[in-house]
Amino acid sequence: MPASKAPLAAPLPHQRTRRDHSNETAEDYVEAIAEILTEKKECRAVDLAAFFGVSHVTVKRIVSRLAGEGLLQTEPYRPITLTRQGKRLATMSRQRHEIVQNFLLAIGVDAATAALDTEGIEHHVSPKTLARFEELTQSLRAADRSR
Amino acid sequence: MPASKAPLAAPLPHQRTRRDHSNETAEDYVEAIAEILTEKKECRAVDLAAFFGVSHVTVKRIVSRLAGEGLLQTEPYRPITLTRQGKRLATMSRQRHEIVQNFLLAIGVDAATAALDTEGIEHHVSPKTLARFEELTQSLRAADRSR
DNA sequence: GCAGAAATGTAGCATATGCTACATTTCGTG
DNA sequence: CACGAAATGTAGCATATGCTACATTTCTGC
Repeated sequence: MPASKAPLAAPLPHQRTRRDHSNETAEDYVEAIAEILTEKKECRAVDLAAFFGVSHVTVKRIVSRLAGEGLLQTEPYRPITLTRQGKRLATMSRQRHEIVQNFLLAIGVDAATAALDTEGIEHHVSPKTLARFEELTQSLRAADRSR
Repeated sequence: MPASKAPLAAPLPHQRTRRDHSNETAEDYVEAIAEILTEKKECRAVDLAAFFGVSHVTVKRIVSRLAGEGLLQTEPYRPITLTRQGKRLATMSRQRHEIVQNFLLAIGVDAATAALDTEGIEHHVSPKTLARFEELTQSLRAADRSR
């Protein structure tokens, strides 16, 4: 493999992008579970299936995997709970989600589009970029107030 | 299934996010092929393998799929060319890529981070949001010039 | 023109995510 | 409490993406 032949461009970035995909699901799931738990006091596989629009079988398999990764806990025919680690990830994911969404709103994207785009974007925004988003959100709000 | 029970939130957005994943690969590939063709006059599977950091087997399978979708053409042991449709998609992808990247640069993200984040973000930015990115990029550049 | 290198192709395996169909368990209600 | 509905579990299949190992074809340089 041309590892010495100057691969033209970006060989590593894409690798990161691909690798991230596995984490996206984890973040989506713990975030969804946390959200459901704020309104229902119990999170069942059905809830997640409805939330994501997939079958309960798909949810079951992913939940099993995430349980193995220490993010959540389940027992047969029992509801799903987040571990300490899962809660931490959920909180971070939610915060990042909100920062991105508020930023899109601040730059004038309509609410529906902002919500939709945030779903896709949030997992790919690095801490550095996220920091810029926050700063710019503040600036734009300030400018808006003094207008 | 709580289809009548107010599914809490976002059941459809996530579906869209998942569905998009298949298109991402297509966009990444035609964009990469177009870029390679600007510098080498011929795009081989090896080039793509090096570009994405995957094996030539993975490239081969994806290229076959995209050929079946009418985005590109290949014959056994021959280089890869884009169809008219593939070129169109490549151009659109590149434009979107540049808009996103220039926007991140305009808001003060460093070049390396901007390049990396753009890879992940570009496929999830809707036309509406993209339009805002462009506008804001112009505004920020103007503000920068008059500073 | 021919031998070795480079590029492609093929076989077979793995993981992640999606599904339907059917089995089992739990829950709710009469 | 028992029976049906709801929820969960299991089996088996599909697609997309990743790999290694090995076969085949093309290209290159002598």
